[in-house]
Amino acid sequence: MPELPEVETVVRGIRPHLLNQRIVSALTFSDTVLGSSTVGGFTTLCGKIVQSVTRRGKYVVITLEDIALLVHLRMTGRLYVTASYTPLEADRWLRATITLENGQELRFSDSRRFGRVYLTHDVAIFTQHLGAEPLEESFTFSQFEACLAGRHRAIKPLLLDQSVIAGIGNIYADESLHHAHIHPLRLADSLTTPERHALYTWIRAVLQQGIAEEGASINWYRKPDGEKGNAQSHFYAYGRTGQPCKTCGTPIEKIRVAQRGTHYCPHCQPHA
DNA sequence: CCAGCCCCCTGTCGGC
DNA sequence: TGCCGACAGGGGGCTG
Repeated sequence: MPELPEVETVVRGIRPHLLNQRIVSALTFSDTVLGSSTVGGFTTLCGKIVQSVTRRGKYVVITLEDIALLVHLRMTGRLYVTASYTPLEADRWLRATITLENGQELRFSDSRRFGRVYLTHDVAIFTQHLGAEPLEESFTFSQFEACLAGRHRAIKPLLLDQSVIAGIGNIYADESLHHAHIHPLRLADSLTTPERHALYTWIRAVLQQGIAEEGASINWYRKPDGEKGNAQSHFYAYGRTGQPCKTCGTPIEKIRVAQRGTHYCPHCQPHA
């Protein structure tokens, strides 16, 4: 559920609380929360100062002096900052906590336990399996075309493949395909130039609007301040099964594509 | 290379 | 009302 816009909103929300702060304590409350490629123990973070808080794909990247903490929220993960005197029992899904010198704490909560925290000495190597950042200036139309070229594969699973483009999940894949009028099962290498251009434009547009609306709160996602995002109020396809297409009135249909619920308009997105 | 399936895990919801 | 199965979907792993 947390995709690029949600993760970006989390990063912007926690960044001002963390920058230049020294970590005085770091604890995990579950032996599965630490990712497998993690180096050293979580307490390695103690004494280090936060230098930057950024995002790469769906990862939150917190860089310290000689180590970085990466967090993947997966489905139900949440990151928020609270006073360290807030009882740990106040959060029944608390998985990890990092105490700062100023008495604030960064807490990681995750009801479904899919989320992970990772420590690495080299963020570039850790994230080398990730594809392009779709909102970067360097992600040009020709680079997008290169992502599709020769890929004899349905377009939606390709958009969900983090090694091709990093940050798109089920929601924004359905939304961008709907706006671009492309059926989710169309083969990537069969898209016409106008279709490729529309998809490129709409991927960036729906992600940017998602950030502007501070993410989509379908069920679990909350901003670090606990409030809901508003991106869901602008959806044309995702979660609108049976409701009229906002463009043509045809009921939105739901199918399964690559084991994912997939929403589309059979009139606006014909399967050529 | 790619599709399909399983697994991880738990809260929520619809049907009976 | 209460129980049960289906569903939600990001990512890794495996098979064919």
